[in-house]
Amino acid sequence: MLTRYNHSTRILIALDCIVFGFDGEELKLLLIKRDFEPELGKWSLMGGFLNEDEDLEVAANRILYDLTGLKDIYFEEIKTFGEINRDPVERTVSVCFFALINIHAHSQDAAKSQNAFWISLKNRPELIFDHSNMVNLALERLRYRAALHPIGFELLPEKFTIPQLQKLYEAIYDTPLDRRNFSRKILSTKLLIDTGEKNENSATKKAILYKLDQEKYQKQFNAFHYFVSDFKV
Amino acid sequence: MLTRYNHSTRILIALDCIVFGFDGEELKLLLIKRDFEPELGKWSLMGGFLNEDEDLEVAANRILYDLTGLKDIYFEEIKTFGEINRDPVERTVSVCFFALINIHAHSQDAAKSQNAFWISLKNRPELIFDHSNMVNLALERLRYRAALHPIGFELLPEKFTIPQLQKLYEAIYDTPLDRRNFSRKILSTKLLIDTGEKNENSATKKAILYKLDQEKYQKQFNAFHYFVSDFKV
DNA sequence: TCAAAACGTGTTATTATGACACAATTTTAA
DNA sequence: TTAAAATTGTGTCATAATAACACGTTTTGA
Repeated sequence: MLTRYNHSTRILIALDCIVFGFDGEELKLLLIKRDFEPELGKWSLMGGFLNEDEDLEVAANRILYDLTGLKDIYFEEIKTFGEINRDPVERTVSVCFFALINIHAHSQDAAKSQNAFWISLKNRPELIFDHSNMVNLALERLRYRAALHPIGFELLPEKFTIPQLQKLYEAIYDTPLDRRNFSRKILSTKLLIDTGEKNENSATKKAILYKLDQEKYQKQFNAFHYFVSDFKV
Repeated sequence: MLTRYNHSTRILIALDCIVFGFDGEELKLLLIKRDFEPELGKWSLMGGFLNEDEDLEVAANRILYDLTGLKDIYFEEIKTFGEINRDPVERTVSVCFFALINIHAHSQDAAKSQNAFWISLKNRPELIFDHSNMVNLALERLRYRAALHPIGFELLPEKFTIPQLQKLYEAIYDTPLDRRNFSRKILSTKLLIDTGEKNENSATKKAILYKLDQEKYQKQFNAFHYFVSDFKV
């Protein structure tokens, strides 16, 4: 009986993660200012290696936890990058995924310990290796998914207003949306529950604070219909 | 300067491929009746290991070529499976993807050399390891993609009729579609070119043979709008 | 030649969408 | 105290997309 495959090539497996956040105005990325080799001093995604005794999914959660101090974060695998020379140090195959978090809920200490900073998506610096390609692909995937599934909520606090949600979608798609049509479409999904409260931070008319109907959210998640209308890709 | 990472765990990387075909009536999978260890005699997906000097994408093409004799096949990565014990022989991380081919265009010799057979998707046998999970995920992804992108054509011969295309979509979604609405929707995409020929195999009224407008297909591919209406997921 | 099967096209009611207008709320400055 | 400015909530209307449905045509073979 075999105990090992007769194949010579065992390869390092990395995980790289694109963490999206939303500050109310624009999309942001949680990026690492590297204080370690290789490429010390440059910007990169948060990443890590897959350990011998660790499931791939567990590793993804570990890496996200080390970066944010959060558990049960929403994330999706995007693609596995496996070009021979993508990492100049040594051949490394990287499983890439994106995560969505509430920008105000994560641990400052965790971010500090990784030397991580929120950087505007639009003004992001060059990243090491193929990490810029990963970010581009992640944004594409986020747009694709958010058009059909209500994942945008993952980027917002528990209570939010419809105008805030609209600003988020405008940031994701980098395009203005009609306020009235957007509101109608969102409310027609019946995913929002009126909390009875209003946004006291507003300097003008205070908008209604909603929360997500978690039960419906789970149920409807895979029943994809255009979640955002009034928008052409 | 580093020449290698200081991390101990290098792991075998496999690729596993779900090959879909369509025989005019139902979806089929090209599966391997294993005449090699491990799990000799059982059914599995076609797979292989990633070589040291090989890009991941090149490896996927190699594996598909060995199985079908075809190059430039349509395929999409689905997910990377990385549970510790998914392969009982040795820890193996598997990059999983699905491919769509014209069931009549592939090499019989290539299939024979791999001991591969077309098996009805609906009546598929149990597969080794986590391969059944892979197939389930592939079908889900195929449905997701085919609802928004005209990838169904990849499963048909160069010239095909609208009723044939409809049968394909009915097979993918396992649901009947209205003939008149389907035809209207498909023709409204302007992706089909009337070849002037008719399907001579028919025992009744001969349907018009169309071919795909390749240029428009490439252009419109990422402009996702519901390609199949009259259908709820 | 006529019945049966499958194909092509058309109609209509309903719903969804995009474009647009107006009234209500809240703060601030006159 | 009040008016202006900013923002929010809701409504209307014309057009497009969709689902449900009907009819005539082509082809084979009994």
